[in-house]
Amino acid sequence: MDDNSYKPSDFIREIIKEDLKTNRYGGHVHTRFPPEPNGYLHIGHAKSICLNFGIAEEFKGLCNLRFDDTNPTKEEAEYVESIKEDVKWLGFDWDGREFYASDYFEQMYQYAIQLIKDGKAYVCDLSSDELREYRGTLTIPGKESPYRNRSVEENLYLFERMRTGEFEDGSRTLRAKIDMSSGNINMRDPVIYRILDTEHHRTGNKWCIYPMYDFAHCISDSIEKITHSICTLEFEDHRPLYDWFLDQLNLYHPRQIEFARLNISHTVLSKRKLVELVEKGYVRGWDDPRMPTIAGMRRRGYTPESIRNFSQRIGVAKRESIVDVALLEHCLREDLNKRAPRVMAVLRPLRVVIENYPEDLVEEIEAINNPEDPSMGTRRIPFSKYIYIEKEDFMEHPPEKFFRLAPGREVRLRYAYFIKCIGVVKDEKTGEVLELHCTYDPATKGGNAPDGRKVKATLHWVSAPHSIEVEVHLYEHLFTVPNPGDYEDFMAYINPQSLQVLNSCKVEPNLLNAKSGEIFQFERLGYFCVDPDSRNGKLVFNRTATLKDEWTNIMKRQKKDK
RNA sequence: UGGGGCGUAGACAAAUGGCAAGUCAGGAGACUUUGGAUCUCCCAUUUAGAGGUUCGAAUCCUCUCGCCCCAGCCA
Repeated sequence: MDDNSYKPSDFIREIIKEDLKTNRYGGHVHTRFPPEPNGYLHIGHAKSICLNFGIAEEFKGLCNLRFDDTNPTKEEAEYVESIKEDVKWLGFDWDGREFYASDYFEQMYQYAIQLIKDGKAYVCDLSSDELREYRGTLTIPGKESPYRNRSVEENLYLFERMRTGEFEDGSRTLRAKIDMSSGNINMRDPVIYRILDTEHHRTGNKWCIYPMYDFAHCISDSIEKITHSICTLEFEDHRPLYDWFLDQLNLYHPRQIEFARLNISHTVLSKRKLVELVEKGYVRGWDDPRMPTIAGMRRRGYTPESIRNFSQRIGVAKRESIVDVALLEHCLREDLNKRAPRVMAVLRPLRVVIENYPEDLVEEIEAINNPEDPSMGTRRIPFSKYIYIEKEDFMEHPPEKFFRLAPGREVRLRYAYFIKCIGVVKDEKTGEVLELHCTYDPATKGGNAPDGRKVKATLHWVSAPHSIEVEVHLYEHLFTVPNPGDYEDFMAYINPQSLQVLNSCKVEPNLLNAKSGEIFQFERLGYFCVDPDSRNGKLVFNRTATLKDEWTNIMKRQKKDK
């Protein structure tokens, strides 16, 4: 799928290879991606998706998409659709194996009855507060429920009545009878069914009791004949329970393997924090291009390939870590560099009059669409006496190492001519540079001087009368600190500059019919994609990523030295 | 302080008793009609620490230290 030769190797793949060698699962590999449909997918989920689907592909196995929909108070059908869209967009295909934990509710109910019959589960009348008290603490063992030793008959009768809706929400639970003194709190007679008289997005009002995760997940895996059930580290403590249910029920037994979830610098990935960003209006929604959600990244201009490549390069391990967002951006640039057509755009226009260029002449200049890929061809760009260049490409008093335009200095206009600055028009009061006067050398057409003289800089430009005015959204990291998740008041570290809207940017006329989602490289500036909010007559571009830029590094260093 | 995990460079991450990979970031240079891309070089005498076993230890043993997770009728 990805055309790089990097072969992932990690402890999970090692385990699978070993299981294949020992024929533990009959030579099959079958994974699953099990999202709860209660929110939008983010880059952390992408890691899991790439892991599960990727492993299935590599080992010629299968990966199911299974919605873990056991809590109707939190889940909605809307999320199911967005999750499917995101997984598909990332380039993975569950090939019709779209399952739901709720598909197995009846079967789970029967397994619960079996547990009761075997004396391994009981109906408990403790309230949630009492349950908490009886559970004990990290250092103090729990106490056994007074209902723990009800007869099988009574348990069966009561559980039946829980199902038929005779009891109030929360008034009773079905609990596994394990060990109240276990050091692992999950084993202290965990709840396996709770009463929740709530409509479910798929089963409607058929049920008023719903299984808990620990019970539902292992059984779902077992029913689907999953071989390797890959989940995140916080479920490590649950593995003994996972194993216990399947052992007691004597069911086909997949192997649960835990890995460290993804963290990325300068952003947050926890559901709670992401919700807060949206609800408090710090971003414009779940698909705001600053969000680390799949939808946000898609709108920002990320490609599925770049995300998949990133997932591969960060590896899989049990050590908790924060991946530098620069690695993600690197993967993005690497992909976009190969595929994005180049185009010229000026974000902060500075008008330039070319004094010795004929007033009415318009030349069509040929430009290469992508130097990385000659098959993408060339295009023509109009050139005239009046052009715009980038404000920051001119300095009246240039510091050392600033190679661009300055009074008396000659530079190249990309694909066009050498120009020399001969005059600066400034606002008398503010001193702001309003306009530049230059001359051009007709002999340098195309960008080379026949006499062999060199210039130190090449500037991008657009012809003023032919340019299109567009809006551009510049994005920076959402947070100013690398690890906002470490702070309870993480909102205090939001980057006030994370969005900057520029309204009078000028782009070359070839962009007139650019379509939503199309990605371009604005030469020397970065990658930009057309936002879906673009309207006729007003294109909106999102800056997907900046280009790496030696000059900004130089400035940063100088700042630091001071 | 009960239970479960994890400590390799600024950030990821390999190495499975035999010369501490690779990537990102950073630095130096070459090249360049994008200060982009590309190319070259540099960036861990040492694997949280201390002991021990061994011809040989990131890897095995012992102890110590640090970090993360668990007390939802959430997943």
